[in-house]
Amino acid sequence: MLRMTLGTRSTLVQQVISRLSEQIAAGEWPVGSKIPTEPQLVEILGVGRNTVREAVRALTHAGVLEGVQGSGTYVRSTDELTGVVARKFGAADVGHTIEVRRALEVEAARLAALRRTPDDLARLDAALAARDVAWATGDTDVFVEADADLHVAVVAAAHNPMLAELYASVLAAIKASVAVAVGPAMLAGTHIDHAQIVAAIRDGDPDRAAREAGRFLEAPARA
Amino acid sequence: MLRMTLGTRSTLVQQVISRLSEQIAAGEWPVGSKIPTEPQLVEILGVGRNTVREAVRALTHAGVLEGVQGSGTYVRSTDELTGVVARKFGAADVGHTIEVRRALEVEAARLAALRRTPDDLARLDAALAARDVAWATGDTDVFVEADADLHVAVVAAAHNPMLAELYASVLAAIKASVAVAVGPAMLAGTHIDHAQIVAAIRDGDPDRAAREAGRFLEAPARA
DNA sequence: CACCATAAATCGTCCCATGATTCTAGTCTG
DNA sequence: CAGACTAGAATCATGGGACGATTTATGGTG
Repeated sequence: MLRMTLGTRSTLVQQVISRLSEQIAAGEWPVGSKIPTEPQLVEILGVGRNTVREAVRALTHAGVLEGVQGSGTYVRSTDELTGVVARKFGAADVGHTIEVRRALEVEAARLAALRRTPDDLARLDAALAARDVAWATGDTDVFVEADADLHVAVVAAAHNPMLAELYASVLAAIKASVAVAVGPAMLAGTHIDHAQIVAAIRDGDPDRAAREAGRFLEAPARA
Repeated sequence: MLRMTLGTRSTLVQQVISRLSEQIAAGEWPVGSKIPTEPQLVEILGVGRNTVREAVRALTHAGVLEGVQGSGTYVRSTDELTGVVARKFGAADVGHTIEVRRALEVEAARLAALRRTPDDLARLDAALAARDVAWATGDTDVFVEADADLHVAVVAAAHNPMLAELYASVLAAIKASVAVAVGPAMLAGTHIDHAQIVAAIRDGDPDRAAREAGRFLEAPARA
């Protein structure tokens, strides 16, 4: 009796978790919105309140949902990776996290040079221009945001959803960790270089794109 | 009343999750072992059964625990990253996952060249020798295992715990996905090259180490 | 209109009961 | 005595009800 795990997703709670996850992934419950109350979910799903609560609790721990006593349960994120990465990397050395980011971004730049479409190039040019404008304003918060947008655009041009999600999660963890400190540190002489990585991606030169991407984040230290 | 989140970890369930996670992380409940029964946890932790169940369910969804009806609850993994990555990457294109692995491994090789200790080099030599022995046996399963050990040793020499954990999780996801197919594909002419990456790490040449590491996984395709 | 007290809504915790599944121990049979 | 079968215990899965804590809505009062 080997009983495949297809017919019955084994436990009821797992089925409820799947249904809730689908609703969230499909965008029917957007980030920040309030999901139905527990009694409503009990009626909608046709299961007991304990089952609903265990499913909601599982997604809460995963960083997807967030319960507020007296108010309701809200959608916090669409994917579980961000929450787990934040917990893992939040308690760790920021330098190590930045090295992980560097790893992902360098490979993403290489892939982007091979796979970028005309649309990708248009988005990269737009992000680059927006970054220049943000630079001119002198507002570090605005600039950091625009800078992040450009980096995300580079990773998106790699056309690898897994890589993009991981990168976004790591970037979020870094933002949460240092927030302010990262801004000034990157404002030094890194302004001009960013045009060159876009150029390398446009030229379809993976090695040069990877080299340029690696230059953004200071060369790793020996310790 | 801004009520910092330190004094009370907000909800009871979260506190229970933390305590269970600590027990597991500390190795007091090893992987594969059975944790106390629900009534026992109720008494040990001094909380209600629903609270225990919600905490256990959260860790079950995270891939840390696994409940077996009629038998008990068992430890499945020590970290939550593996489970989440497996769920995310398991449903995705294996090629994309391999690209993520490549990203992590290339940067790890670069860092290893900068930070490797004598102990690291000893372990790398041992893993390289073990891989040669496994190659000689002709048993693909044994060889794939020894090959993975060498790659893990390279990543470990980078001395970046976050990078190492992520790499291990991605590697596990790849193993679970393809299992057999990966073996034959890598057996071609990649046998000799592995000595060169260890040599590059020993010489402390980060660029060469990165280049050699990138060579293991076939150059990414345009599509 | 502003402020405050009360009530309602909602999640958090606890307890009890029952079903489904697995493990254990004893018993029976050959 | 060995093996298999059965009855019971142990354990997790699910459902239901109750009460507390917190937030939100409501309405009254100056």
